[in-house]
Amino acid sequence: MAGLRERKKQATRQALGIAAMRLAVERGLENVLVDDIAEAAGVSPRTFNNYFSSKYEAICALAVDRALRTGDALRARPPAEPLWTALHAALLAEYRDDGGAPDPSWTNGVRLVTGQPALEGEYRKAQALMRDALAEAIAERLGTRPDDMYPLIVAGAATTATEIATDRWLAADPPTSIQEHVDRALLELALIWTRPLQETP
Amino acid sequence: MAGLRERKKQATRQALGIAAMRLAVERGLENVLVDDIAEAAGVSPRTFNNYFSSKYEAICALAVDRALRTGDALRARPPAEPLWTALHAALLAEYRDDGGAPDPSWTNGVRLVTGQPALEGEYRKAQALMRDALAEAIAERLGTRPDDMYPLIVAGAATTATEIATDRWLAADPPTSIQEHVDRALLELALIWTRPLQETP
DNA sequence: CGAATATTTGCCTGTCGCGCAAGTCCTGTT
DNA sequence: AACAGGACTTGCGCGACAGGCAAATATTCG
Repeated sequence: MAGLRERKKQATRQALGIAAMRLAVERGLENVLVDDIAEAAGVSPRTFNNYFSSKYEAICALAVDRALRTGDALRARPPAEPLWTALHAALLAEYRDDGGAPDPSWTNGVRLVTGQPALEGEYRKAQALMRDALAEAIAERLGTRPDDMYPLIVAGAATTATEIATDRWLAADPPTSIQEHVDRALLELALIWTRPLQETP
Repeated sequence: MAGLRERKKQATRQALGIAAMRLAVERGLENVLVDDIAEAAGVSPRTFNNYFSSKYEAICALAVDRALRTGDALRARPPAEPLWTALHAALLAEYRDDGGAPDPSWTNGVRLVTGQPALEGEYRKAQALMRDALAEAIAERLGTRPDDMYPLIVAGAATTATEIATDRWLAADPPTSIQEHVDRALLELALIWTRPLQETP
């Protein structure tokens, strides 16, 4: 198991990330200082910068963790499972908990991250990380050669599809569960994949 | 035609972007101050921030312009042309000039942007912009409905392919022309598109 | 327990982003 | 051609920030 030192570091990192997100949602992005985040997480301001190099990075730490978990989720699927089934399951696993009503604090977090221009860079980094994590897991699963683009292309398409699903979910009125949108977008993706690239549909 | 005011603004923006890139390549990213960039472009430091909100954004301004040009290049292709042909041409158009030997200053610029962690956020933003610009042009060309994911998915795949091509080009030893890599990656993409998603290859 | 190693913290400095107000330069009108 | 109105630039100033450095504190391992 991981030593105490490592677990404490993870806990601090998580506390900082959660505090950053919560404060930013509550007060608005520009009304949160690094010092506030550090205080809320119970560490010194200087320590904040040992973990994150900006408050934007801290706010998006949750998205980064989610990206990595999604890669792991794909790896955890049975190796014999067809790729598409495994991808589908891995991408939906993240939202498995919220049965019907979406958690409003989560909703607001997503709205913040996707809506604030100052966060776009960090958000895109997290998205790219998810794509790469998925691609690596796909490559392992398929045993493709390192220079085969297939894993990255598929992972990219899947990531884009969940991005679209998120947009639609945020825009949905009345609000519905996000799984529904992700599921739907992935189905559309499967259909799109069968469309040829050459011609108009 | 555009008024003098507008043209001056474009010129200043470009001068700042070019100066930022050149200085960063010459001295290293962290040895360039905003003041240096402003001075090299012949404007006051305060004016710098009227155009860009960080030096990283200024450095990536060239990539942003390139992304927009690529979208325009696709729009400029004959409407009757098959999508794939038009995409191929639009993506290669950007590099049409450097015939054989890659311009070392451009190479170093790309190496900087893709290699420096501090620039990743801005770089990803530029990539996303290219994807979206391409997607919009594709949607216009095909006349798809606004909620059809097809344009975004295809644009994303094409963008990822050029990203891979760039990586390979930077790694290529001995150096070769980048068109070759882009061309090759796009061909691979066309092949990949015909692979089913369900099974191992 | 004690040495070796990692992490936290306080202090400090150079840099930054931007609000504000004054100055300067375009533009369209008369 | 002059002028009024609006847009862009510039200097000043302030709050915030990122990270180097070294001392203090905590964890690990022999």
